[in-house]
Amino acid sequence: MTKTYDPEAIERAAREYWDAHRCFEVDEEPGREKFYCLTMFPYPSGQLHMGHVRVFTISDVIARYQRMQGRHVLQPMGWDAFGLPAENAAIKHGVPPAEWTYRNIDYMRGQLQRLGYAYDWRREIATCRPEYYRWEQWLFTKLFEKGLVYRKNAVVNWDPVDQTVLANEQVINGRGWRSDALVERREIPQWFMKITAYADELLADLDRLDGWPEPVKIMQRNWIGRSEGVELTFDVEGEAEQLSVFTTRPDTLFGVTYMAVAAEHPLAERAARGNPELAAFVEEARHTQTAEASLETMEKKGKPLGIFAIHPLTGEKLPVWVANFVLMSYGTGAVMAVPGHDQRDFEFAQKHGLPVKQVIAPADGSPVDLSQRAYVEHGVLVNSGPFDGQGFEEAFDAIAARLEADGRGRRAVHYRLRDWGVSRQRYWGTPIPIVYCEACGALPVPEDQLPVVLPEVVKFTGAGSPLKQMPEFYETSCPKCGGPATRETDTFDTFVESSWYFARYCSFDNNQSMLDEREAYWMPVDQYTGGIEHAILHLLYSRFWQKLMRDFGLSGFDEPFTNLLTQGMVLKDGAKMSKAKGNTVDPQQLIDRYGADTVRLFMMFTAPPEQALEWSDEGVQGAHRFLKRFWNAVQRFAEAEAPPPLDADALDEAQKELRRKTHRTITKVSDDVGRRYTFNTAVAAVMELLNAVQRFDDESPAGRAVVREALETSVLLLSPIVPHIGHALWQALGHASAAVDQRWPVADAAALEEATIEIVVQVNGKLRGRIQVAADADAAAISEKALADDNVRRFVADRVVRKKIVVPERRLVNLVV
RNA sequence: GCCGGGAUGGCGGAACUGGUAGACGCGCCGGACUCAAAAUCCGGUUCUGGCAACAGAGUGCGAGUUCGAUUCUCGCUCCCGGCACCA
Repeated sequence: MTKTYDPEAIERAAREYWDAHRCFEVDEEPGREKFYCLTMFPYPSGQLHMGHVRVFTISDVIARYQRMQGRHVLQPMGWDAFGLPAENAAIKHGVPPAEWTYRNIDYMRGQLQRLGYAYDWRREIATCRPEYYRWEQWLFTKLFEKGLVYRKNAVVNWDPVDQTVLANEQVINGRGWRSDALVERREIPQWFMKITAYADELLADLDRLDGWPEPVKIMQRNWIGRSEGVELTFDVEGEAEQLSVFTTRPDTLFGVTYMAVAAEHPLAERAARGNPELAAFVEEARHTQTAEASLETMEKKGKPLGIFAIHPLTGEKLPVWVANFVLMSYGTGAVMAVPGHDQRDFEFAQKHGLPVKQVIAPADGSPVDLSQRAYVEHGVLVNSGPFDGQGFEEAFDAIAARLEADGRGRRAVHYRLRDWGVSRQRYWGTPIPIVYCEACGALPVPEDQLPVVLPEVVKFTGAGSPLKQMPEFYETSCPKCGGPATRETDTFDTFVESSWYFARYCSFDNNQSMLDEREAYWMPVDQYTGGIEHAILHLLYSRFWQKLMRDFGLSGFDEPFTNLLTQGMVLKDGAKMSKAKGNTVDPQQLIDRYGADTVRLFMMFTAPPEQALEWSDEGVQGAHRFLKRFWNAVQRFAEAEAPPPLDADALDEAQKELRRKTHRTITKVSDDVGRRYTFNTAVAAVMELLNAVQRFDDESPAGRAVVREALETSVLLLSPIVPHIGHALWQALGHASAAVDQRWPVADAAALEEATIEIVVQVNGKLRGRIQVAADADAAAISEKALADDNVRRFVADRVVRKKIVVPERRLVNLVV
């Protein structure tokens, strides 16, 4: 009787083998080629979701494949453990965030182990542990000393009812998600990291990241947004204050017809005093949201301040408006408006009856219609006094030089990238290691007083951070003068923890320093895999921290991730699967019912990794059915007497054909898994091979020897994807050594040779026939045979063959008649 | 709004460098086994016409380049991701 496929039992046995032999615990072996395989670590939300299973499986397949290639593979796992959901759970269920988080980690670790991932669990880290976050506190204090962090005011979403700062996610249609109160914009002092100091390098090094997807590099380039332009100042009539603006189009300077400032701009605030209508507008503008998407899509509104700026070159009077789409915190809080040549300025001018002035004309002299839209192309200057007739470059230089000579401006490079605000007014995060002293100001916590430990036992109400109610936390003494001082109660943005964890895995147990020489062995990460949603922020911050760590002598590498694979979302009913949307499918139920291998196989087979994966419950059974067939085929083979060794020279045609299929499959799967990362087509290829084996009816010793080769090959090729069944079947085929320690199969070139090939024949690009020719047939022989084909002759008939296109390597002939 | 991506049978997807559209799987239909069902196995399955051989149409929409376009170019539509405090 054939043993039935029992995933529960065989998966347990395989795990026990890997654990007992410490297969995935790796230490540095200088001189041996390493492969650091990493996924973006999970937030411990409670249970694994399908997105986790997908990304971890992709990475595990790559890690196991690389191991079979003979490389020394490190694959660690950890927890991005700080974050908002823990606070929400605390509010909802009254469980302290720490307790909730540790409980989730314990549960999810069990789930990961059940899925059979090849992790070195000794290296597990959780970012909420002081042993971890102490090092980012330490580096932050070093950055402080170097002037790479600073404090300034920045805007937050303020919920006036809950008296708390809201994340953008918690603002629904301009209202607080719990209070439903109208959210206000409020400026508070916050800590910033000077990522803009690295803007040029972050931009330039993208060109060297050959292993990154092009779209990700383009998005990062656009995000950094380097632009060359001119900074200039406008005098304001009757005011001491000047308006500073930046423009990338100094060539349009003569087309400025008005200025716009933010609601918080001092000019607007002053004008609003004693003008109730203006005051109301300024107040209303305070309620716009902080998210850029809302700013860009909201109705553009404005009011004239009754103040006039003076054009720096013409002396014209330009009305100054307050506008809701200009933000005080980005740039200078003021913009010059050129409605003739900027579409947003144009729309605003049309709405408010402001003049539109043409100062650029097409170089070919064709007319411009400024009644419908702005003309935004480069061109030749008109209506621009001494600069008329100049092109973009020439005018840019000349106007910049003129402003510079007048002391009214200078050329400048600006970035869209803004410094990284790392302060969060939340409890469940890394305490920012700063002390405030009345006499000495803001000071970093001295190294010997680190870490600043976050108290884990707290009363959590949801109204503000509990740290603000804990004098035992915030009361301290000044490290400089020894007088009374208070600690910063804000915590770091959780992106800080995830910006360097990849390096810490290498030095996970060092309590003397952040990183050590082991980092030099393992870093950089050879393969990093994670969701496409992290294409900009997480990946950019990580690149930034890598450069910081390099500049502080902690690392020798410029970039953290050599190759990047961005995995698509798991969608359900067209939307991202998430708890918030309530459309999750629990992987645990599928694991319990079908086993880890079925879930892994289904995930890899259903879609290529970079594509969004639309979930469907059907198909899981198909994956399970395939594993059962696979299992039964190998078991049936193993029960019969073992065939003699394969003699490749003594095979009949059918045996040669199956053997050719086996070796073609090796070629195909090696390319799919090793280069293309298209695991779906790799699985399909092995399925085809198994279909061929099942159709192959030959019980002779030579036939069985060919089947054995096909089955052993299938087991090895699939073992990175379904490692448990791979482990069991490799044993069943009579091997004493474990599948996990086997080398990846190599195709035999001799087995791939074939005598004849099929050529498709087209007439005028349409398929009309197929012919068999010798593999080494020349073009003349091929076209002669093509013209002899019955169906081809029908379509050629008595017409003249004008052109014969013979493409032997594509196995195609096209006859143009 | 801006940046990036996507759209192929009833469904997930394949076609990698411009060269056979629909591999592989799901579902469905038919058959075998069974008292019966499940499971399993065999066959069929883009649409239209045809007993068939085969023919015509067909890769979101509209143009274009080419002997030949799912693939390249231009212009659209819809969907997804990101937009700096979700992670």
